[in-house]
Amino acid sequence: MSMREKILNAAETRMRAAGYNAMSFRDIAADVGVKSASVHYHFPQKEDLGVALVARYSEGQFAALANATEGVEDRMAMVQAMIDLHANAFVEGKSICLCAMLSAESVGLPARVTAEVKSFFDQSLAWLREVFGGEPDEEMRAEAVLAALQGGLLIAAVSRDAAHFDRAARGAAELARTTLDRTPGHL
Amino acid sequence: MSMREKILNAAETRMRAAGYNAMSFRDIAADVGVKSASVHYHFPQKEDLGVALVARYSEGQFAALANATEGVEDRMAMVQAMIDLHANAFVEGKSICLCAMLSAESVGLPARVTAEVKSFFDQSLAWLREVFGGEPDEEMRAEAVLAALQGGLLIAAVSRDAAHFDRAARGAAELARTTLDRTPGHL
DNA sequence: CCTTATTTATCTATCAGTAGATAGACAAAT
DNA sequence: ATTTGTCTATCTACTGATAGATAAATAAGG
Repeated sequence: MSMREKILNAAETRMRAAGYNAMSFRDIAADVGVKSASVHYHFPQKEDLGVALVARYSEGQFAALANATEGVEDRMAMVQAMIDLHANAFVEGKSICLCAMLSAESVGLPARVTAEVKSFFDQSLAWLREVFGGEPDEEMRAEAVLAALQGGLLIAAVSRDAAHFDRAARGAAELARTTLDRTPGHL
Repeated sequence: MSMREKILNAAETRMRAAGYNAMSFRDIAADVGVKSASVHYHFPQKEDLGVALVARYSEGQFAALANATEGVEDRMAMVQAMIDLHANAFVEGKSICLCAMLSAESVGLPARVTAEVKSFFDQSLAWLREVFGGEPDEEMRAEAVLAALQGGLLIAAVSRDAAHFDRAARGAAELARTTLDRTPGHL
């Protein structure tokens, strides 16, 4: 694994646990076994590291989503894939979605980082809207499902209890189900 | 207004905008026109300020909720009061719920602060569960509604667009409505 | 093949700025 | 006389960032 990847891995762990401001070049350097100046060599500014990290995270999430829904026709199964992706965020990293973390801090974050985070949510919403059939009225259901998953992660994180996420996710799934039962579905 | 209140007001604004770590005694001191040592006089440790702030915030929110639902019988109107409370958080402070912010940062926060935040969510969930009738099966709907509101605030904040929250809130309201239509209701 | 030049990746050392926190002086109010 | 509230001054620790040295790898030219 390249040093760049090692740095990004360490940065993701720290950033998802404690946030952008609580993550320092020295911490990351210690994690991967180099000096902070070496981290600056790969990512001149902290902003560069932030942008690269969100970009990699976003690509990874949508790649995983595409992989999990390949050949899947059932729309409810597709929603469940999105739910599982978020559930995985909690059990794997024992923490919230990177983009939820950065959204909370978004005031005071470099503009390029904020833009990347916003793009992640835009893509997530677009994906859900398409599953829901694309009718304008379904927009609010896509938004509520995504918000419930992100909010569920947040409450689970502070409660140190994944059951909070599971309940929020089941509620979101129910909202999706009533939506999908009602609409024709063009997939 | 007492200096203590002034400090708490400034701290709330800064903390909700940028988070616990990005808020400093010097910033708050400058906001209220004193020196940082004077802030330490009222709140010896940063942790003390954090705990007091969340406690005051929590009391204020539930007082507002009680006030808005006084004499209200319709359960859907009660849910709407909870929604409005969260909507207000965005338009007033142009930012997310204080407890959502602190949840994100919860790893690395003083334990007393985390406990106070957790308590806020526990109370919010208890309040929603009671509106939903208290059946164990309704637990997930209470959780989904709260999570959707918190997550909606988060996405609206990073997008700088309250419409994201409004859509999530309407989706949450729909989930609540289907729930309340189905259950008997003992209020 | 050998030598020279360049690039890559790391180091040490340091900078100015800011963090939370404390000690002690001072004035005003009780 | 004591308490309350604020000040100045200072401490240690840590932040992001930069400069300059160094070693190893790679490329170029003869």
